[in-house]
Parts: sequence; structure tokens; C-alpha cells
Amino acid sequence: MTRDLAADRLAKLDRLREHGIDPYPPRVPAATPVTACLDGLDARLGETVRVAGRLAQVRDFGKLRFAPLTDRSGSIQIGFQRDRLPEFWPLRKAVEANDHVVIEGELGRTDKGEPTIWATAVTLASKTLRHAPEKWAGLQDVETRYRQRAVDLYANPEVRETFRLRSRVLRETRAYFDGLDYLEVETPILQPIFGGAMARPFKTHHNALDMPLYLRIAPELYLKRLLVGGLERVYEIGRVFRNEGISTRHNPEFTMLESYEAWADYRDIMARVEGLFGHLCETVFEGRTTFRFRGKDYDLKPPFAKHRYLDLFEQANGGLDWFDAAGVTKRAKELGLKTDGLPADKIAGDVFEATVEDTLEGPVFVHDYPTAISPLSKASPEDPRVAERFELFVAGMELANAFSELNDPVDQEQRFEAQLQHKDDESPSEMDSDYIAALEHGLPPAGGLGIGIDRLLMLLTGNDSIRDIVLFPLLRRLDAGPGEAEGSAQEAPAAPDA
RNA sequence: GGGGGCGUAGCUCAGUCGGUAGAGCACCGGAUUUUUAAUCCGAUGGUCCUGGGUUCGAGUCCCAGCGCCCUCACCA
Repeated sequence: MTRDLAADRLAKLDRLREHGIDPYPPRVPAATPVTACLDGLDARLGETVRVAGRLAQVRDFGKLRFAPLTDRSGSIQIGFQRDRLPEFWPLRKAVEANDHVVIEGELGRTDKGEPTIWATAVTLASKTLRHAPEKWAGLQDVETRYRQRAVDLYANPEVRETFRLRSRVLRETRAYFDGLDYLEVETPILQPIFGGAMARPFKTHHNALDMPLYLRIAPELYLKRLLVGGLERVYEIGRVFRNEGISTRHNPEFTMLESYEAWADYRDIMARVEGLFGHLCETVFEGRTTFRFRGKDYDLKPPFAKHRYLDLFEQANGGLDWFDAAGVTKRAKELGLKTDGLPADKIAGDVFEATVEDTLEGPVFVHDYPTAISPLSKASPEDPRVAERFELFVAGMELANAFSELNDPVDQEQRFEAQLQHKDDESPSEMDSDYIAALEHGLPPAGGLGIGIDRLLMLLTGNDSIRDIVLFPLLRRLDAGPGEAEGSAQEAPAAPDA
């Protein structure tokens, strides 16, 4: 039999209980953050403090032991001396690495100068039954890291730091828009008709209404309704869901920022994007504008370069005209792209992606996209073949997508109709006439923006995989799950009431 | 879905040509009152991912499956 490591710790639980110690007390004495203890330490030597956190590697010297204690703010060394802890001493081995404790003690330093709290009282706050991963290498196995993120987080401080950074980026993104008098709003995640992007949705069902629903692939069409309603500046940061492949850049649920601003056009939105990046660099990164990603440095200092979509297309394809359907199809075949049954504008868009996007190191705004592949954008008055739309690329990644919003209800309805022509499972199955009706009530001229927060964070934190900046990325379950039971949503048992 | 790689102790990893399953850390016992990945002595710990096959003999070779990673495809 395998020696059960947890059994050693269960035995300690019993020992503690025999001594009248609750290994899981309902409450413990209040404590101060570790860093607050370290603040101005040398003027406070001998002061009594109380800290709470998780213990790590115990170094035992017989009548003296040391162990670092970590809380959310940082780490400090705890010194346990036999002569100061007569009651605790016989039980010292039952309180060990990985346990949560509350330590009361005196601030001090060791002979080597290490800041140390010399414990005078030890309270076990929560007994841990499992061992920490290897203390030096941490937890390396990527699958275990994703499946057991809790362990990954406490074993790998840099992972904690990544998610703190994520939080700060979200906070400062909100601060940026709040500072521009935007209103943060929440729109439906469950939608009767999905739209605002091209993607396969997750489908579900509402029992009481006996109605199919989709998890949103984008919040766009709801946010623009708010502009019709007079909320002239709105943004939403929230999860969207796309039932598609999983990769280092794709998780089925991911976080999208969308903002809409009345009385603005796509040029104004470009300035907003630059402003946001500048704000993030200034506030979250203390003025740093250079970020290393996949082995290269990217300078996010505004202003960003601007290139016309059609110019980039021609440069990358030997002067080929994007609107030359025959020539584009020929080119697509040369590139090994699928062309059968696809409309010419789709093929041309694919050629652009294949020949241009990966080469866009950026940051660069690609602007004036063909109207045919921009169904929600306003066409350019100078050349209706192109739309007032731009995307921001960095490291070949599309980080932002923005345009002057199409607010002509008749035009919008015609474009929806056109979409419904070549039907596939990514296209809405029906006209969103409710949205058209909202447009008929009058959408003021407006500029809108979408930013993939996860990809932005990959860039800002230097993580190659979206799984490293999403706390709980989707993985296949290890046991044999319920499988592909169609309509399982209806049959799923109700959760017991809390 | 295609291609490639990986899966060995709780963790990090070795494992040669097919010949008794290894190390470090953790854990357990002992020593140690100033360590910083403490040190020293001793001990314990294995479904080698799963299931078949080849073989006298498989962690190793073959087949199938599962999971993960990379990559291509897909992907606003």
C-alpha cells in the first residue's frame, strides 16, 4: 500500500484534539498584514504584533525553529523558541508547513538580521491535510496547475501576482471609462437571439418560458439600445461565450470590454484606445510602456501607427485588388485556403488574415475595413465600399475592434438580411427585428469599441497562453461525464436550496 | 479534426541496449538555540496513465484508449 501522506496529518489532528485544540476553530484573533509589521521595523523592535497566514518550510534547531509565514501582503519569518512557548512546545510538530496559523509575538531580528516575529502565542487556524508542492521548483505540471488552481496559486507566487495584475488592469480600465463619464452597465448574458459577432453560440433552454436561449457571443446589440435610450456613454466588462475551439488564445468563455459613445466616430474611438493604453501603462505599470511577449518587446506608448486595410492587403498580395473576386479566389487557392461555397468577401477576408495579420507586430491600427465584412459599421461617405472601422493589432493578435456604429435602420436590416442568406451555424437564425426597432427609434451617431481583455492581459503580463491569465480555464473532465445528452439542460436536476 | 510531444514516489525529475524501480525535496524517527532551498544520521514511500500484444523477461518495443502540452485547421 502507498503510504498515505494525509494519514500522517490526520494523526496530528487527533493529537491536537486530544489536547483540546480545535484544528478548525470558528474564529481566531484578529491580525494585521505582514507588511504592516515590517513597516519601520527597526524603530519597533520588541513591539507585540499578531499576524495570520500560511506557514512554509520549518527549519528545526531543537529548542528553536524558524518558518516563514505568508499572507496576502507578503511574508515574514516566525521564530519559535521553546522557552517562550512552554505550552505549545510539545505540540510543535503538529503545527507544520502548509498550516494556517495566527501568531502573536514580538518584532525582532535574528543574528543575521532577518526580520522575525518571536512567537509568544500560536493559534492553529486551519489544519492542512496535504503537503505543499516542491518548495523550490513549485508546482510545474501544467495540467495540475490548471486543474488545481488553488495549489498553483499558493505554491507559485508569480501566479498570484499575475492575477493581482489582472485585477488592477480591470480596475484601471473601469477608472478610465468612469473618468470619461461613461456608465458601467450589465446587459443580458442569456439572449433569445445571439448577435454582435460571428461565432457559434452555446445554446440552452428556459423551462418556465419553454424558450431556447443562447449565451451571449457579444453584448453589442444591447449596449447600443442603451444609446438609443439616452445613456450616451456606456461600457460593460463581462464574460462572453463562444462554442469554438480551445487554444492558447481561445477559451470558450472570455472577458470582453465593450464601450459605446454617442456623438463620437471611429477616429474618436482610436483616441480612446490610445488613452486607455496610456492610462494602464501609467497607473498599473508606473509609466512602463514596453512589454515582452513571446520573445519580443512591444512599445505600447501612444500614438500608434495607422495603416489602411486595403493598402496592407495590396502590399501583401502583389497589388491584388481586394474587390477582384476572381483574383482573390485564385490567391486564396494558392495559399491553400478554403474557397468552396464561400462568398467572395469572406474569401478576401481570409486572405487578409492569412497574409497580413500574423505580420502585424504593432501596435498598429488597421483601419477602413471593407464594408462587406463589417455588418455593424457605418460605411465611409468617401468610399462606401469601406467602413469606418479599425482593429488594433499587437504581436499578430487582434486586441481591439471598433467602428462608427451603423445607425441607419433600413441599411442595418438589409445587412442582416444579407447575412441570413448564406446560412451557417455561426449566423443568427433569424432577424433581430427588436434591435432594428430600437434603431428606428434613433441611435445617435456613435463610436463603439470591443477589447479582448484576456489577450490584452497576455500581452501585459507576458503569458503565452490564455490559460495562464484565466483562473479556471476549461478542461475536459477526467471522469466519464454525462456525455452528449441532448436537451440535458431540461433534465438536469434542480440544485438543492442553499 | 490532422501532425508532433509528454504521462515514472506527494512535488521536481533521472531511468543507458529490453534484465531486481532511482535521486533531490516533502513526509516519518533521531541530533541541533540563529536558519534563509538549514545541516547531519536513519527509515518509509511506486496502478511506471489505462488496457491489450510481442518476449524467458516490458517503465523501455508494438497496438488501442484516456488526459495534457505544442502546432495546423477552425475561430470577428
